[in-house]
Order: sequence, then C-alpha cells, then structure tokens
Amino acid sequence: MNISDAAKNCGLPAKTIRYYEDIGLVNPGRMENGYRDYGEDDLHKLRFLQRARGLGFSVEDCRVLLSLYEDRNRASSDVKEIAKTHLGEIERKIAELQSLQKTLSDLVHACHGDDRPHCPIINDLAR
Amino acid sequence: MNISDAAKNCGLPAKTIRYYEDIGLVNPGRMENGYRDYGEDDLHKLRFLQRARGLGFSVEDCRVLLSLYEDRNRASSDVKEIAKTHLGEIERKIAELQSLQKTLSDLVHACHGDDRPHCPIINDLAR
DNA sequence: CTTGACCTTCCAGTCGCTGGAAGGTCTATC
DNA sequence: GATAGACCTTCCAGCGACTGGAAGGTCAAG
Repeated sequence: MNISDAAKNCGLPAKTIRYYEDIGLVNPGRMENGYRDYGEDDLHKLRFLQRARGLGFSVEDCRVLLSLYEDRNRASSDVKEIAKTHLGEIERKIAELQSLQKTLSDLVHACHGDDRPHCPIINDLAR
Repeated sequence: MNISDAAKNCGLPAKTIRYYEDIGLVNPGRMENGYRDYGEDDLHKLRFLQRARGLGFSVEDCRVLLSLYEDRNRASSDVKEIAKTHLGEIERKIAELQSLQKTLSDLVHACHGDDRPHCPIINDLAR
C-alpha cells in the first residue's frame, strides 16, 4: 500500500508518516520504483501512533509505547508508569490553565470594552 | 542600567530580553562601550511583557498589547477583544485536556500495572 | 505524447526561546 | 602592568513535531 492510502487508512498526513520514518518509528519496505510500501504491521503501528499522539503522548513516549506494544513479554506496569506520568502532566497543565482562565476572565469582566482608554486589563499588565 | 540588572528587575532572562529586542519589542539605547542601556520606559515594557507572557498571550498579542499600552487614545474594547479571544483559546484547551484526562485516567485505572503483559492501555491504543 | 496525480528527497520555516562559541570590556587584586 | 573573573557583544544551532514548498521521477488515462 502506498503512502497516500496508508494516510487515509490511519488518519495521519503523508508528511507526518514520512517524518515518523525519518525518526525511526515506522520503517516500511519499498516497491521496485522506490515508493514506500506499507504492510499490515506498518498500518497497525501508524494507527497506534495516531491514537497515542491523539492522547497527547510525546513522540518519545510513543516510541517507548510502541516497543512495549510489540513486546509480548512486557510488564503492564511499564505502560502504566508512562501513562500515569503523562496524566500528571496533563493535570498540572489543566490546573495552570484554570488559574490563567480565572485571572483573565476576571480582567475581561472588569473591562468595559468601550471606546475610552481606561482599561483594567492594561492596568493589570502594567502594574 | 545594563542587561543583567534589567533582567533581575523584570524577571526575564537576559537571553529573552535580547530576543525581544531582535523581534523589535523593546529597543534600549546603548552605552559608549556598546552595552545595552535600559531606562525606566524599557523596564516598564519588559515588566509588561513578563506579565502578559505569564498570562499566556502570544508574543504577537504582546506586541499589539504593548502598542495599546503606549497609546493614550486606545479604545479599551481593542484590549478586551484580544483578551477575550485568548480566554476562549484557553477554555478550549482546558476542555480538550479534560477530555484527555478522563480517557487517560480511565485507562490508568483499568490497568493492573503488574509484571504481566495484559494491558488495557496498550489494547486501547491498538484498537 | 501530454496531462495530472501521484511519488521521491531535501531544505526552510513555525514558536519562543535557550545554549554555546568566540571575542570584547570592566573591575579588582597582585 | 598582568591577570583573573564576571560581565558584555554577536552569531549560529537546536528544541518538538510537524508543515510547506521546490525540484524532479513515475505512472495511468486519454
């Protein structure tokens, strides 16, 4: 299967798939004319990557997860550890964004938003 | 005032201050020896940038906010518009992260995390 | 035989810094 | 006056994870 069909199949852009090959995540074979040729295994990996990236795992996390995916003797604790760490980062980020949201929404509500120059938002930034 | 004192004063690294000059945000004068020389106005701008970046505004937003900050005839509605847009982006991001958090935390809870290979997290990624 | 849709590689740009190299300047001490 | 150490300068490269585009090869249809 050529790259554009593989792209349709896994939901990743062709450019991204080539990039994943560049960094050694998915190495398809080649046809006689030099075109990339994706087999079932490759497609599985690409879909796996698409899902894992969609859950916000870094590409390096994905590399490890992919090797665990392929390791029939993996310990589920290794997978869980990565996921827990990632979950913690997500929760930290949510907390950080919620704090920004509170500050910003207070400022936005305090600002009349008319044609006069007085602006609590600017005043806060300048304080 | 030289760059390292300015850095202490505004809470930004010297590297970042030079970068802001590169992209035309804060242009200090120079001393006779070629060293950058930060005056009160420059320090105000740097502190403004430090605050605005801390609230997650993009550097381009900061550029506009800075020009509004300096415009005594600004309309507060212009400021409010930028802040509201940014707030919307933050809220979108929070929602997205919360959805990831839910999925991931369900998966993490479903995984025993022992030395056996069975792993609902991997299974979900591979589905 | 040409058109158009694929494919290939390679290079540059995104954003907001950050690190490091190579070299100039200033201040204090010997 | 020499030297050390802490500054300062400019410039170039790299981060993550792609994305866009140029230049050129391949293939099937009309």
